[in-house]
Amino acid sequence: MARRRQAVTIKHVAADAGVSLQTVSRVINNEPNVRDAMKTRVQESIDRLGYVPSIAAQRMSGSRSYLILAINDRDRTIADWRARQGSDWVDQMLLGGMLTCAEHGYRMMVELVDTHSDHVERELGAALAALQPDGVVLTPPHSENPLIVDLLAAHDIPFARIGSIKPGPGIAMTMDDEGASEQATEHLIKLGHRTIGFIAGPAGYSLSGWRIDGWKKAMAAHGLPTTDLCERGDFGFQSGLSAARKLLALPQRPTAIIGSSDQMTLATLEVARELDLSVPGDLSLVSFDNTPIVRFSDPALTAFDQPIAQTISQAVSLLIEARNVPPPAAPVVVSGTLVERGSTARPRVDVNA
Amino acid sequence: MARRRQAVTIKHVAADAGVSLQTVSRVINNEPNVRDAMKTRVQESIDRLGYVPSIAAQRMSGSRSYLILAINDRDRTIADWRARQGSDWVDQMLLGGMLTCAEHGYRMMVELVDTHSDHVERELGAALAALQPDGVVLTPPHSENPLIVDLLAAHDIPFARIGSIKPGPGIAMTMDDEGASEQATEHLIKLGHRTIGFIAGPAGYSLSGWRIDGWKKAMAAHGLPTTDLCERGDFGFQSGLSAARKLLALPQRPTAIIGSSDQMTLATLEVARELDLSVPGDLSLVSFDNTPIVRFSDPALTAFDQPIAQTISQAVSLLIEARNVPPPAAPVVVSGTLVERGSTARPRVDVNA
DNA sequence: TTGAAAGCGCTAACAT
DNA sequence: ATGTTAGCGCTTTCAA
Repeated sequence: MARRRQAVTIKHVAADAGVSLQTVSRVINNEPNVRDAMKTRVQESIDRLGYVPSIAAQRMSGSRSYLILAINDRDRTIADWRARQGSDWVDQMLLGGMLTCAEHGYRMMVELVDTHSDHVERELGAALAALQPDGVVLTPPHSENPLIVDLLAAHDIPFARIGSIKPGPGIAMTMDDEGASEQATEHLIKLGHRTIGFIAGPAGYSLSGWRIDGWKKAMAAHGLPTTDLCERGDFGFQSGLSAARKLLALPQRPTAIIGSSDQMTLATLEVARELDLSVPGDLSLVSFDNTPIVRFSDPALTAFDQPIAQTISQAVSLLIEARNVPPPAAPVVVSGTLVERGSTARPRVDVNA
Repeated sequence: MARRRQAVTIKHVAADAGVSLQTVSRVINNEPNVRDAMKTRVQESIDRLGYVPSIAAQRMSGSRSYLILAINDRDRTIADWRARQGSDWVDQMLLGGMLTCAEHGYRMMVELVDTHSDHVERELGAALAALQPDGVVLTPPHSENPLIVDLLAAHDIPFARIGSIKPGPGIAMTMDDEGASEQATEHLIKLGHRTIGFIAGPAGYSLSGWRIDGWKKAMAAHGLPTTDLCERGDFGFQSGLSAARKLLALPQRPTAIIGSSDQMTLATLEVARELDLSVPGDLSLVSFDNTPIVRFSDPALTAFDQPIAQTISQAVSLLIEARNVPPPAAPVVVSGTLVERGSTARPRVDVNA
């Protein structure tokens, strides 16, 4: 294949407009010290010739790469993709990120990195060296991986930590998991539930703990007990099954359960069916994530929507602006909303009365 | 922010190994004319220093960008993302593509392009100039857009046309829509259905026609009529609703309907419910796409799975290999499979007996 | 089989 | 406000 060169370069534009390369460069980058008349003339040449700067060349000359890297956990991402069970995290992340990138003339690229590997640094370091992104978006569980965070900080690359509120380098961002969980719990309490079980996510994710906190907080505020009412899962269906079985076998059976993922909550629905419990008659269910599938279960699940796209979009904006504006020091909170559907109702009988 | 330079460059490696830049370059690119001993020595330096070539620099010097661009229709992609109705096309495309890219040291980037715009060429041209990808994957409806195809051909960039079998530049690829549709129809005929309705996709997609062809072919092979049994939709739920209503209002009511998308088939299920028709008792349903949501309807839908990930993966491989091997001239066919679920059964009563 | 020189398209730093 | 010069890190000539 023929060596592919740029069709129209900055040189052509400079020649066409009768100015120096530098002036064209200044116009492209919207830099000061160019008279309006000049600017207009150059811009006309650019438009006429259909000139678009080569990103490779821009990066080469020590400038920007116009690239934001979104880093996901390899195993989890591939597993979710293979399972094809409706997780739309990647979709939400990509679209939310790329559209905002596009608004600023940037692009987003998704990269998979293995958290559990001992050569994370090599893997990530290679991506950084090869791509030289202008910013990186870290998603859980990478967001709190010290190897990754430190590497990014050492390279002086702006980055956002989604699902982390720890102080430290990078922009901490959360979807207000504690508040969300609290709100979900309050919703159930208002309906009259008093024994509310909780299926938490794995310990490797900070947000698992925050959600537990929110639930406990709401329960405590109403003087309700939480002992024995919390089980751990790994976000997957199977783990939801066993967690739900334990909770529903409790002497004081919960009249409502909050699941920390759609898969686990769907599993709980399944267990309820096994036990001949009607939902929401005997058992109310609130889910987390609000992936598309929860609208198709019977009943459809009330779920707390995770504003993934908005969060990534916001992260991208902050990262790009980081060139000029210092990024926020305090954690950035992007809140979701509770979407009420058929799986929640007043408890049929107040078992705890 | 400080000007960010490459930490370890080819120069460092050359110095460390005591050879010229060129020799290092040859090792990196696995080129001939390097003695094994030399190769080993250089490789050791590379490993020791943790050297990774800068893609920007590689591209600059007229070599590869190690980038494959996957181009989607902007409106449709954004609409699907917003609707959040379970379409996992982007997910399947991205993962299938990026993993295969990674195997070859390439990356995949998703780009949205507006088909209906009159400045497609400008839009795509800009992306090509800025990114200089080594290959492009075109998805429907772009795959047969002459403006796009010609532009790519003119730029001499290898590209694949997913969902196109037209001769012409680029690698034509299909998921065997005609065969799939035929197989779905055969499945219903074998169950005993004789009046089988079909909800087609929009005319802008070639595959809409191929699926109609497959259905007609199978029907004809068994001497069954197709007149009035085909309605058009636009792949969306609403269009499925009206198409289904028309089909189910026919004097000779179909005992089975094939929908060209999950949304349209789900809509048909909804209409069946309105009309008090039991599925699959009174009406069997076969869908196309097999997105995650079809497993959660009641009953779960029998669906023809679209091997999107495999197809994109294959496209990427062919594109990357195109540097050395001439790409296939004939259309590349990647076949999917029919996934049987609860929405298909023998017709309860043979209405047409 | 190896190396030296030139240049890709752009921007930073320094003139003017 | 504009132009000139010197690279960025790599590959492509071309030479030895």
